[in-house]
Amino acid sequence: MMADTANHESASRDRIEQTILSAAEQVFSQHGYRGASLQAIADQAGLPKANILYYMGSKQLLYVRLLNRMMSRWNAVLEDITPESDPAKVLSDFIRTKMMLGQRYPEGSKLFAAEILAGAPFLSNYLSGELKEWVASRAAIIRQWSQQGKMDDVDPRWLIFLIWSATQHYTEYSAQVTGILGTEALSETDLESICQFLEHVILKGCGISASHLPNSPSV
Amino acid sequence: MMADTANHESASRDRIEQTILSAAEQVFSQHGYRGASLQAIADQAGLPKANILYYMGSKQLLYVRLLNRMMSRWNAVLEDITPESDPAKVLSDFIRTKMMLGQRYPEGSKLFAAEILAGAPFLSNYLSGELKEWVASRAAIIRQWSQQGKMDDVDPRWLIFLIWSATQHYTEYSAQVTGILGTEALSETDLESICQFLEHVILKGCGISASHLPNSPSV
DNA sequence: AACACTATTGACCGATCGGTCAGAACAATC
DNA sequence: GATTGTTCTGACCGATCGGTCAATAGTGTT
Repeated sequence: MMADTANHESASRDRIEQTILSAAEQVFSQHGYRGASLQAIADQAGLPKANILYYMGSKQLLYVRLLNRMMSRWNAVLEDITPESDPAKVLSDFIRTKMMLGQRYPEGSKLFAAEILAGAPFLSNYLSGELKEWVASRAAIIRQWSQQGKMDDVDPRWLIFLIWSATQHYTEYSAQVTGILGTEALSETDLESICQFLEHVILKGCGISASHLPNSPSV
Repeated sequence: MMADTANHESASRDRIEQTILSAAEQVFSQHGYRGASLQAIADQAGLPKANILYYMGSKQLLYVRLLNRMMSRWNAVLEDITPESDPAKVLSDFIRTKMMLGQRYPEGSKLFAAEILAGAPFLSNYLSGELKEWVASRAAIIRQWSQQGKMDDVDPRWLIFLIWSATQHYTEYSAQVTGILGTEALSETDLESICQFLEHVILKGCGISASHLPNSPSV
């Protein structure tokens, strides 16, 4: 045994697991749970199939582990939002954070999308539990903003869905977007252009005047 | 043989084919091309597996036939749009038409989404050909609207993607939406509410003054 | 060197995959 | 009723599926 007494994970084991998770994320995100095969994941990871099962136990365990990993990345989004917050800043941050997450973890985002398309067999509890509460609490705050006259009286749930869909589109439909634009991938310039477009349309569309505050180094 | 001389399709044959196509659309839309099995399609259709292949030839032929059928339904969208058109009316129609298509053909929409997620192996030609031209021509007209001062100077491509994503979200992520809302399915009231929200935000966000024309009794 | 434990993997399992095929069942024409 | 062509389907094929296992190789401790 190696000296890693506190944790049961050795450095080498951890490295291999990351290799497998990364390979599995690619395959699952393209073909969904059923469409992905352990052999394809093994090939992608450059390991024999039996080795995948040795480290991950089963196809299902590997899959839910990927889902959990992806969802933990979203926890920070819209975390500190209060009725006193500036809607312009919060929504603008929301848009940029979501867009960044999609660009940073494209396979994870697609994995999530495929899971939802399949009817969310592994995530139904999460959707109708944690995430539902998350949306409800944020919606309540946004509703207060409307009552305070900070923005138009729009349904906050539709607003949240709008931002989700608009930002996710560019990662999950990347094949469509790049096919139509005729480029291999979105450039940094494109991404910034898209962010500004979304900020412009959504903020203005919700009747939120652009924040005049000196955009202090937020965060 | 029946009397259907002009066409090689008998009424009975056509009925069975529709049954199969409908069953296949459900299975493919949930699990993607690889994840769907002919046995599952056969069970869904209530027919023996060999019968599916008798009518459809192969899994791949069945799949591309479904893709083509779905895409033909989109042909009417934004068909007659000119530089003289009223942006408010055109975009409003666009939103409602897209939303209606998603509601009318939810499985077909999900099928398309799964195909894109997989990297569009069967649709890359369509995306970088037909659809690319479609977007380019519409974008050119929208750009003219901006130059005429009818609306803000936004990138028309991002606008088109925004409307696509926002409307498709409610069909392709229906599992997420209903899970969060806590309902079984979206009601007519919800749908109308969403349409109005999208019209409000997108038109206003693009600086399009609401059409004062007598809003003829659509719907 | 002996021992204990982990890591690795080829071989194999029953089940299911997409697809073929021969022949039964059916229908229409003469 | 015999003939012809279409429809239908159980049985079967090789390949691949997720998963098991025993044998082997490697590593750390004593």
